[in-house]
Amino acid sequence: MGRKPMTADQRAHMRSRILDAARERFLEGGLDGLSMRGIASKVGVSSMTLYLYYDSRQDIIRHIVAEGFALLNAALRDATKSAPASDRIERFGESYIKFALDNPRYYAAMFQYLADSRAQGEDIDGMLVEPSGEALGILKNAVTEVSGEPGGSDKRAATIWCALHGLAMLSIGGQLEPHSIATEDVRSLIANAGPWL
Amino acid sequence: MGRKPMTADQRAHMRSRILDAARERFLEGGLDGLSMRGIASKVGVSSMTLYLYYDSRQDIIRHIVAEGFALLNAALRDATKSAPASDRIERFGESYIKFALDNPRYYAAMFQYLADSRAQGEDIDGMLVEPSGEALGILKNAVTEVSGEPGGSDKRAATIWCALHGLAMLSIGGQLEPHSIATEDVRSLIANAGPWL
DNA sequence: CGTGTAAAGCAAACAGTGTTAACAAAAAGT
DNA sequence: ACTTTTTGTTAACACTGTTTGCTTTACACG
Repeated sequence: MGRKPMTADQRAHMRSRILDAARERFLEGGLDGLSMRGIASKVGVSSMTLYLYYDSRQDIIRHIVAEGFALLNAALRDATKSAPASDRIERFGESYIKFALDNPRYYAAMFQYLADSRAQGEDIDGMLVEPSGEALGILKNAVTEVSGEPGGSDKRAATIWCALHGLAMLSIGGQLEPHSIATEDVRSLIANAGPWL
Repeated sequence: MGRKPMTADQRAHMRSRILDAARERFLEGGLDGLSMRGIASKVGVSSMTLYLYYDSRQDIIRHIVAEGFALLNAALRDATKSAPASDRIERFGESYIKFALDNPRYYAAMFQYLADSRAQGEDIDGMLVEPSGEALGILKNAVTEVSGEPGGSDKRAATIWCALHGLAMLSIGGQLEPHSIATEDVRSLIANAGPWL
């Protein structure tokens, strides 16, 4: 007895409509400009309806962040899979920087979310633990393939990641000289990054 | 005619009392936990009184960020001034990472403020343009002294800064393996960082 | 064919935010 | 004593995320 719940498809459709609206607002105004009432008005429903499909604003942000990691990982996989092993690290670096510069809002939100979660004592989000580790995994594989022995790969991969992340963040923040980053710059970075972890 | 304004000292004293309270709340809860009413209650005054001494919440945050840059710059100057030229870059790197790990709230807020300002179209804050550039200036000097010719120093300094910033941010965010960063790790980073900008 | 029941959606309200506007108190000069 | 200017406050506005309670809808069963 009682009203039949929506089908899984109906529910999934509404969830994606909400996430689409949220993404749109997010890409325009960043996380700060992402309000429940703003999302709801774009979907054309009441703000409380959002809570029937997502737990909270933080939950919506989590899905956007996960989407960002998925996009980054897809780009990295695509850039490295069809390349000779010797070029794979450089392709990774170029693709990584390109994603950060093409999607600054995504990139900033992804790492700000992880940092904030950690700052508030929560351990890393279960939904994100795998996506956030995949990029580094791809890099580790590339490093292992080119260096041969799998021993010191982790340290070298972490080193390269640090340099790429710093370059990405400082570029997004406008702290670096406004010379656009060229392909060979990233190549030189990869060539000179040494393991230290 | 009319009531005499406060002396400059009285006014400066109240401003520093407010900034002290703001810093205390900031170090406990980060920028998110920094509210005007919270600051006011810690000072023992109405929240509107804060607006007699600071333009807005953003203005208070700006002063805290400037304070963070001042602390970082002081640490970097202190670490490099009394060192032989050959060690100056490494001392810089160690001191930079130590500051970021000892003051994660400060470090994160400093660069988040710069990135957010830029994301909202405002050019860089006049009050911060000098402090935020000083650290890089110190590094450039150190690089110039050790390399001799002042030509390629800027590129190498920018490279080192990227690597240090990435290491700092990923460490703060908990994305790196929980091995604490050792002195020789930073040393190795410096030794291997090549110019690419 | 009603009728009870459970789900979907929403308006109102709550507690919080930064900030504006209007007002009270206090201290100086005429 | 009165006026004027500065300091501080209280009340209010326009937001925010979220909780509570209500209304509507649609199914299932007697």
